[in-house]
Amino acid sequence: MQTKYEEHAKIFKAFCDEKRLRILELLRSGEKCACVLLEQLDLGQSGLSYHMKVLVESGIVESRQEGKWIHYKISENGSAYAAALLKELTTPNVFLEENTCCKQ
Amino acid sequence: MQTKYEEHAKIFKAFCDEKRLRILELLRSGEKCACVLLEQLDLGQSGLSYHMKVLVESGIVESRQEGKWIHYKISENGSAYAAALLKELTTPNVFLEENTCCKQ
DNA sequence: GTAACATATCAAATATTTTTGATATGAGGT
DNA sequence: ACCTCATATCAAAAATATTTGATATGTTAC
Repeated sequence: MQTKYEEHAKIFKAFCDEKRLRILELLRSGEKCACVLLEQLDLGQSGLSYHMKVLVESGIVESRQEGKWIHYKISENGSAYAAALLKELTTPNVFLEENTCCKQ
Repeated sequence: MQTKYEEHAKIFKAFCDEKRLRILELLRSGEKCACVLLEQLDLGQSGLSYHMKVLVESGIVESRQEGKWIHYKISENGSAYAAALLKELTTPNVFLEENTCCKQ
């Protein structure tokens, strides 16, 4: 049972880590197999698995298995959802609150 | 000296933590003084200071001092920049790479 | 069936982040 | 000047995330 905050935080975990940003950059040029990512990143096998799990759970990355190989790509839907969410989280509400603090 | 990855990660640190998302939600209804945030969140004074620092450094939140009080608000510019960056990070490149791995 | 390979999972070690309470610093009033 | 208040900073403790190497699991070939 997750709160909406936990769910939202999970989405942005894709972007708030240097290594995961590097992975995303590699995936921008198209779907890639884990074995390729492993060569091009300064990560061990289990390290890559760990980060890929975070990325897939965030919804920003999708995976598909082909035999022994796992291919990863950026998810269009997941990315669009994250973009919309970021917009929402930073957009002012209509309701205006009165400042009732900070009296001198 | 920060890499672009470290800089980008810093921006999204605003969104990948539950407490910071709660703060952002409070700021959506307009600029707020730290003393108000302190009442409405389950955080101690130094805890709030810590998280506000992360938010301000991310560029998503701006602060201004008025006497003894600090007011925080969501930054329109910082937010727009983050939105654009997220779009960029998840948008496929034109260049298409050939898959040369995973031979049977 | 066995063996090789790809990758997930595990648990412990390590690194980083967050929390906590004390203290420092600055603004304002007298 | 002293005092109060608001909030940043500090350092250590606590919590969490990440890394690491070993192991498990699934796919494929023979």
